[in-house]
Amino acid sequence: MKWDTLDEEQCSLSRTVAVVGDRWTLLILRECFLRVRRFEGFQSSLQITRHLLSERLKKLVRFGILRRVPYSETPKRYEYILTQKGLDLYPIIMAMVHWGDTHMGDERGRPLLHQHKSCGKLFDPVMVCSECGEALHAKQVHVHAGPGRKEAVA
Amino acid sequence: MKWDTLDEEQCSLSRTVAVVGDRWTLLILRECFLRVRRFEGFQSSLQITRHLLSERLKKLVRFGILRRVPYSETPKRYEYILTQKGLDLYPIIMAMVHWGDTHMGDERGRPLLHQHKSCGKLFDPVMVCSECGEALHAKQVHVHAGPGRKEAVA
DNA sequence: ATTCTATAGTTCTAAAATGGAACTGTCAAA
DNA sequence: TTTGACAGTTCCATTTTAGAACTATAGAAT
Repeated sequence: MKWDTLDEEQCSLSRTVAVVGDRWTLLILRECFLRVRRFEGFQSSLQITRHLLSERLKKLVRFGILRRVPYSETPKRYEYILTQKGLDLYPIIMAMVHWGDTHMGDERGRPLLHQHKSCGKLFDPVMVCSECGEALHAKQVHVHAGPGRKEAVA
Repeated sequence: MKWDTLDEEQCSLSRTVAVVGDRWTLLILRECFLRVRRFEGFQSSLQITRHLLSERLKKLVRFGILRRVPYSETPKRYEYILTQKGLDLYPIIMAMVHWGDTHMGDERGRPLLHQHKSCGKLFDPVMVCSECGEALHAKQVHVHAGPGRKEAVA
């Protein structure tokens, strides 16, 4: 597999995996959603090597997930802010958190609770069908080839 | 970071990342949801090296995502079937597919279309609040420490 | 009886990615 | 003038991955 062209494959999952399909990137995004924005912030909370952090941040900027915004002129300092494209990754992160809560929990209970500002309640994220609103399950879904492809590959 | 103990961290995202946070594992899971079950099936559709495929399948079995089920006695042959724990990864995969459709598409349109058997329509997956049913957005969510942790870490 | 094919791996070596630690450069504050 | 915060870069050892060949079992073909 040539990972450098994975984002051009005829498969939306591959294209997403090309961007966020590694451990550090997912953990960095977690920090972004927890409002971490600066190099030192990521580095100290993740214990990632500075070299890799630098690389991953560049990649996320390159793909338009983060914007590198100056917050000080002298010395030049930047912070990394989620773009809309980055904010749209939220369902992926939440789906992963929820799966972890459900299947990888320990006796102490879940590490974090999520409260929905709109309704005020603690909630779990649920994936539903955009058309009928019912909760989605793998076995209830048929896959068809779309215009961007001939055979089915998810 | 010691990746071998990532699944014991006080963070549900880390625990999930420990299991599915690499490229090959995500692509293997895509194939599982497309009904691929056998070693040769994965190998030929993914072009993954046999060595890595073998390792990843073992890991998925170890974590209870796949079950190794014999389908022939002589010679001994096995296939890999998603467990319920594995089927529950569907929202993660669908969230990634949908993000790819939205943000990484090209002019030809999306590679695959999904039809919901219950309502019969082509749909997109939407993540909603379990309590009020409203679509979730990162900025509408407050994070609190839960029983399994002292500080917030997603 | 011997070769061919299918399936499900394992083994080997070279190349690439990662970890860990130290180093660079700019500026502010003590 | 020295120290510390910040945002990186450089270097080398270790780990992971890619690519290809090899092993093993058994049924089917010659």
